[in-house]
Amino acid sequence: MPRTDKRARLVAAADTVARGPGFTHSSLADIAARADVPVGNIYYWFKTKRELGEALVEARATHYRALRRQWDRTLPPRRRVDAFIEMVAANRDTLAAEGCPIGSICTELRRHDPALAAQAGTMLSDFLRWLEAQFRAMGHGRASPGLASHTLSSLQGASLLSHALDDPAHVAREARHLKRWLAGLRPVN
Amino acid sequence: MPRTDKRARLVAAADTVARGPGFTHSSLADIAARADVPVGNIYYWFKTKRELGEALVEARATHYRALRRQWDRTLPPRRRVDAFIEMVAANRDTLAAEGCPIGSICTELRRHDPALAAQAGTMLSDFLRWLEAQFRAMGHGRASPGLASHTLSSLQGASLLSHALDDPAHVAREARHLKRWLAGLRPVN
DNA sequence: GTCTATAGGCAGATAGAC
DNA sequence: GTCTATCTGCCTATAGAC
Repeated sequence: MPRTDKRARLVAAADTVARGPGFTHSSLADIAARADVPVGNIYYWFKTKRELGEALVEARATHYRALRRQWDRTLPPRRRVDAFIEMVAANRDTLAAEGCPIGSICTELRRHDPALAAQAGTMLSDFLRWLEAQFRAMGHGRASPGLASHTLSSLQGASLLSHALDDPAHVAREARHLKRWLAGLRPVN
Repeated sequence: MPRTDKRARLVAAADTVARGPGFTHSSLADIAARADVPVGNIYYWFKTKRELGEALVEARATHYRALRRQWDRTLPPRRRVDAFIEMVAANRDTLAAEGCPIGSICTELRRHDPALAAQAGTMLSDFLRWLEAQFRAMGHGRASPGLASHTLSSLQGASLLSHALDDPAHVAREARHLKRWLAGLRPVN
């Protein structure tokens, strides 16, 4: 176990630049400066820039796992999906300014480092599986994968539109649309 | 007017690399090699790499304008929206492999060159305005902007999921979902 | 564990012959 | 108009003192 918090500061700085210019587009000098760590010292904690990227993706994945676990502990299935949609809606200004921290990094890494992109992709597939479980618990049976995919697609697409056009309205509108759609859904059983 | 097709070959090569590793991540050497043009000669046709990027965005925008115009000439409003959705569905394998040529470049440029990203953003807002016009023609009145935003969000989100997870099924599923939704829509008048 | 200095490579861009 | 050669600067990564 490290006695300093430098590793954590580096990961946090990598997370910050990934929300701004992007991880791939940022230099280790940028990240080191933001973490207040000399550039060369990064290599004591991470063998390569790629390893720092892995730590960043892992940190984000852990964050979202914790979020879902909290919803699972405190809310019934239907309200869990609502909570997810409401979180996205509440973040609309940040989403417009920086894009979705999940979708953006997946898109960014996909072309540059497929293996790391696959790791980042688990953030999406974890959310898909979790949404599917909620829809199953709500009684939607085999329709659940489609409902989960639609929910996540809409929110990812709205984030992309809001980010690209610098207009939070798309996220707000799509969240409203999705909640109305959810309210009107009839379970099969 | 240039007497050679080198400019066009350079733009085409830029378009190709933008679908692969991304425009920003590709070097002028890559693009020049692909266009079979010596690197230094790029600067006779374009003052900077950025100017080549502008030409690439303009070429794509022109392509999609021509597509919409053809649909406008040959189909009634309802079928135009169908044609758009069907085009996306038909391209699902390419979308999974390369991502959406519109959404990806907007996301890529947003952080790196906001001014150029705004230019790329017109590809999205042009599609939004066009979809809105079709919904208005179908009698949806003031609901039209929301319907247009939902249609484009869903497809962009599905493309993102398919690309990130390397699985065309998300685009296929979302296109089906969207066509069923469209068929069930009741115009206000 | 921490830091400085620097190697080695590649990027975008330019100069100037033809 | 075309092409080669090259400049300058930044990037990742390493060597090695402390």
